[in-house]
Amino acid sequence: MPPEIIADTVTSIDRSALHAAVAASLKAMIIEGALPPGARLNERVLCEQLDVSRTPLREAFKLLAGAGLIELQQNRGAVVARLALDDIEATFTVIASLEGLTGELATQHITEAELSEIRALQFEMLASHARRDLPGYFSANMRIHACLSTAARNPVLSETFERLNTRIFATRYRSNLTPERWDQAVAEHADMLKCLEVRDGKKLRLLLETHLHNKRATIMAELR
Amino acid sequence: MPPEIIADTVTSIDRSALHAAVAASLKAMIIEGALPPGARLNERVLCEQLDVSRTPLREAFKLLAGAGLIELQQNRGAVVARLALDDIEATFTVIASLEGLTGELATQHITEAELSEIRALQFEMLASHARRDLPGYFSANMRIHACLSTAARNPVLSETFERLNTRIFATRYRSNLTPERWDQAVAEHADMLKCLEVRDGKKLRLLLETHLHNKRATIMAELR
DNA sequence: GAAAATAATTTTGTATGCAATTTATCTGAG
DNA sequence: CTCAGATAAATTGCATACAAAATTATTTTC
Repeated sequence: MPPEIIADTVTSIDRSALHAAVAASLKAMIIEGALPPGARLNERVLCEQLDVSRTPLREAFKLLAGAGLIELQQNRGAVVARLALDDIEATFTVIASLEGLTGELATQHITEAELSEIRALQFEMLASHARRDLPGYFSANMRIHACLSTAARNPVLSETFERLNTRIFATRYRSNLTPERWDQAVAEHADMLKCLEVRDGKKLRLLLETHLHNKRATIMAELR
Repeated sequence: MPPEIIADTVTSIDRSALHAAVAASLKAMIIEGALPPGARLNERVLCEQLDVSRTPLREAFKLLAGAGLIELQQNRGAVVARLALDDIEATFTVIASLEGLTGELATQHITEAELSEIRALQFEMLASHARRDLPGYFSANMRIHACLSTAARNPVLSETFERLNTRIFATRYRSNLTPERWDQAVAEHADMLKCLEVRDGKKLRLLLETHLHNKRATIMAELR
């Protein structure tokens, strides 16, 4: 096997769908903060880094622009989307509503198996909380949402949520929590699970909306 | 002036932002039904029709794919997004929630001037209803939503709504209405305006959600 | 020395060519 | 006649080349 093949499998990316692979790479870089908001995306530099020509790179730019992750500027290239504080607040407002809807729909369609999985994740979350393990807590949180999203049986809702959540990912899952706010959030989660168990959709929706509004207030306070 | 210049100005499109112009053209064609759901987008054919090379056309494809209007298939080109009945129903469910949120937020921020404009549009709508002018009715309807959307002061919400509404545009605004359902819809609009005037956000949200759920039921019945 | 004008460089945007994959057509065995 | 396999055509994907615009560097002028 020639060396360049080995190198290629290491740097990965399937050469038969470069634009998609490049888009995925860029998305990861943006989410992880390697490409911070406002960063200019120089084609030549990124071409060298990712080892692709400009054509698939530019196509990837368009994919990300359509998804709202970057902004295209006429004859001036692309920059990572830069969210103003107001935009972040507005995004949380919409996400709160979508989460509420997700919860309400989930109570209507969730199976016992799915409910059990959420119970398990809830315990994982409690464990992370007890250990003051914030990343673990957020991870369990996200997986609980994923379960709810599946149980809601509405792919459009899931997709819409995903789109908005991606944009504020760094803000949402890299924020700090005061011990009080964290305790409160965990308590809110316990209430939510109860609502799910008794299939009280309206109340779960309200709880989730309130939960997210609290999260929004916490984050906005931190950012200001 | 050589003839080809004349022809170029007629078919228009600013040569300095071809990918965006092409994306706009394709979007219009999709919304207007010239490119129906499921239609394959042949690059060579579209290049000739739009008089551009493949590079900006393919970049436009990616923009539309990111927006969810078309689907890209590995080595098999692109097709206009094909919504299954379930997807349409799911989309209406999300739109209902977003409309509800829009109404609730609008009651909090709307100015007297904006309220007056909505009153005027409401009368336009009544006029179209009296004349049995369905396109006029839908047009007034859309403009009322646009006003509400502005009044809600949440660009992320507006954008999210726009994105989903574009996808089901043809379905939503080319549906028939029974006289009874039409009368009912007009009555519902009267109630909504009242809620706006007295700034009853919770009730407006409920009304809008119910209104859209009725619309969903009407359309799904028609499609089945 | 600072501001304006001009030139050089860089960067972006589009067109075209080639390779790879898919699709359509043809051929022959059963 | 049908269908599997082979071959040809068409289509897609990527790389490169050229053109236009923007940015930077340099020179000129006051």
